[in-house]
Amino acid sequence: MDDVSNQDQAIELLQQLGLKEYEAKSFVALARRQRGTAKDISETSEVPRTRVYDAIRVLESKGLVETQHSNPQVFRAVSIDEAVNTLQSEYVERAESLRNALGGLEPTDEGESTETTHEVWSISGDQGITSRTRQLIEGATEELILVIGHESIFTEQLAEQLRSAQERDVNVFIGTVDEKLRTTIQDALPDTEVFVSGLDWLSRSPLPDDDTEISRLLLADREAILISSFTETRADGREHEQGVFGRGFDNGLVAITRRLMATGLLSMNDPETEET
Amino acid sequence: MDDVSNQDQAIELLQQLGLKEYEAKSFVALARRQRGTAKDISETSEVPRTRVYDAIRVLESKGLVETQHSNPQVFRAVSIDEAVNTLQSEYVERAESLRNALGGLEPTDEGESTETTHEVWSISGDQGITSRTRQLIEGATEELILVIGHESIFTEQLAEQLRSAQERDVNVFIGTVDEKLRTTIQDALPDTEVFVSGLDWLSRSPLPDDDTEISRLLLADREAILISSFTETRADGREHEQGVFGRGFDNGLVAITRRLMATGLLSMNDPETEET
DNA sequence: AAGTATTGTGATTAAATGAGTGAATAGCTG
DNA sequence: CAGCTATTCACTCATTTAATCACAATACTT
Repeated sequence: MDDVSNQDQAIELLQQLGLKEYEAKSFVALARRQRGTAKDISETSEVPRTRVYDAIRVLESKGLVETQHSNPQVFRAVSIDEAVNTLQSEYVERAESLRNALGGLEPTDEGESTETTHEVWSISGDQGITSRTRQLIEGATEELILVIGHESIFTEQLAEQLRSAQERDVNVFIGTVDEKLRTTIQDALPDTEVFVSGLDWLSRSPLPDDDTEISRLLLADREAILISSFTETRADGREHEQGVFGRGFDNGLVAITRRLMATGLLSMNDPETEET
Repeated sequence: MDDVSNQDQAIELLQQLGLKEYEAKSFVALARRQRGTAKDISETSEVPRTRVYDAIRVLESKGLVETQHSNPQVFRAVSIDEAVNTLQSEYVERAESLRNALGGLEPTDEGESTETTHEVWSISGDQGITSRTRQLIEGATEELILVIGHESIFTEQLAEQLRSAQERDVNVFIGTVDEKLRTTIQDALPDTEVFVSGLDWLSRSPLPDDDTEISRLLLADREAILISSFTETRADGREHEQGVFGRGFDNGLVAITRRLMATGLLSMNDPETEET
């Protein structure tokens, strides 16, 4: 974790938090040298000197920088904690206002009614998928079957949710792709049945050019499922999690998954039937 | 609080939270009708139909919307709480990363040393000023004299900070511009001496074209001060709080303020000397 | 005191991003 | 297959942001 990458990361994060490039660079430059003139900042930040003044003014109005009106002017960054708290509370406040504004919206009466079965929704992004997973776990009343295809999926939060489901008398079964992961999870959830899924194609795709990796597979009360996978195929190289989510006992996708899951469970209890 | 304004506000807030205009409008449209096609969204949101798809894709990747890949596609917004939490946690996470990145910066060794007295810093914006006020109050060991020029300044948080200072045996004096405000504050802080400042020019400027209003005036341990004011003069009409902050017993600004404050206090205890 | 370097402000240009529009493609319905 | 709708893609226009320049104001040097 060298300093250069830290600096660049800080600049990037500041921009994501709403600052412009010059503002972010100026702030980082100032943050690491306590105080400085426009010239100083310009030199350590690559920001044109003549633009430092604008940037600082914005930073000042956001409460991140203080100015000494001498000649030359001297600028100073507030402490890191203060800066982060300021930025953070700004967003938390906005989020709170948003909650109110959205809550106060009167719904349009149109388009409410559609049959609630046979639906398949696609979601993407780790956030949304994790959130939907939680919802399904919390909503389950009888049974949860969860297959975890990658260790990164199994977080402490997830374990917590599963424990809480068990306390509501939901039967929880957890499948994994290999023995190593199985042990890890069994340790975290001693009261749960954790098995290595008999479904070989889960871990290694039978297709040649398939760099998709199953990341989770959840069946809740045998009537709602969620399947998600990682794909490498992205322009920027980063992995992206995509998923589908289906509900309804007679939903085709749910039905198929139910079968597959049952097979995976069976094969574990009764190896002879593996090729069913 | 009618619906239209709520909707506009929600759109604006979503944009401030990083969404583009189309994304914000599409989301709000979806949020109020539970589910809908691109056409539906376009109609209730003023977003060109052909661009709804882009917007939704972004929303989906942020975990705010789910897609049903039928024809036509049907989109659905996640619950309001879920959406807000998702957005909020996104920013909280970023802020946390920022804290690490900034904390890991190695300081440049230049420009550290300057004399620590005689300094006057200017700050602007409610946030920064409130934050600096808090710092001064928390750092005081002996005495705090605070004059409050506008009721909006006196928040529960501020009262809390003052109470906590008193528990550390700091002498707290609070001045106000009129009797009404005095009563309010006295009620909130029964153990504090709250007086109406004898300084007339605080409440109404002796100058003609002066629409500046003193908002707070703080003297901490007689060696650090903070003065802030509201100015109406802004292009967009909104009020803006500006302030100065000085430290050092021999700092000229601090010295003058110390005198003024003492006068204000004196005149209260001893009305005869009011015109000193 | 005059000349030179430095500092701050404003105007101007160039590049990037986002909003808005229409054409082309794909898919469905009868 | 014809005619419709839904979807994607590419392009223009407007706005925003980055970058450069010219100049006025201020300090510093000799």
